[in-house]
Amino acid sequence: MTQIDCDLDDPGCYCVLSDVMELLGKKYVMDIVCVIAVHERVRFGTLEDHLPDASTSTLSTRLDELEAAGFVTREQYDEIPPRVEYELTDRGAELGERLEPLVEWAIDDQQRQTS
Amino acid sequence: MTQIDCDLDDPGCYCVLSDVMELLGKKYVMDIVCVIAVHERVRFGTLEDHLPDASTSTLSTRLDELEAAGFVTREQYDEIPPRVEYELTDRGAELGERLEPLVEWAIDDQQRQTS
DNA sequence: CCGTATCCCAAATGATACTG
DNA sequence: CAGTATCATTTGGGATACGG
Repeated sequence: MTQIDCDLDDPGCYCVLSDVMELLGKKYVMDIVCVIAVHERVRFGTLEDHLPDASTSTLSTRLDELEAAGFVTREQYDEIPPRVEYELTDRGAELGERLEPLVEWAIDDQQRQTS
Repeated sequence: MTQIDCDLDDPGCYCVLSDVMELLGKKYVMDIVCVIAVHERVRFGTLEDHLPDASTSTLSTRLDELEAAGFVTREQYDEIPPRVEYELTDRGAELGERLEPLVEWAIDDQQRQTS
């Protein structure tokens, strides 16, 4: 992807696609970032609890992608039973700041539609 | 979907999925909303120009979904040649307001990573 | 010009079982 | 507990051509 030849304010711009936007467009990604943002540090199982529609494998894939993109860190503790904690990087936190207003609005909006 | 049993600020919340988030997670949806937001009124062909990676059919599908969800209106002028213009509804504009900071950040972030 | 209809393919996701 | 591996399946999405 990586096709940014434009300024959003310029109606003549070409397009607004970017790698980050492409990642965000994948299922659960925005949700995952928000859950981590709220918890600060969170374990794999906790994420699963919060995202019951995501399968184990999908969640794992998403976390890998987020880590590879530099939005999330993974810390492993060699204990028995094993423990892993995910946390946002600084860039991830910046992203989260822009995401939370969106997600909160989406939730409010949906409740307005439903009620 | 529609599984909202939680408050984002409550670490004990269940999950944050919503129909809106599910729609936003589809390819090009966020981009389309932003392009319409910037142009205010925009024709189908113009959208295609701004999103060259999206096929005609996908773009059409997305616009239908956005219209069905109440974020976009479609106005058709019976002229020759035909003209159609898309515009954000009030809800769509609210969404756009939360989307643009995110998209602009994503673009800036990407340029920081690249340079 | 603005799509829809069709067909087809690749990628994405889910379910499950199994391992360190 | 925290995944990975595997397999099946769906869905998304692209290309194209045609209709209003």
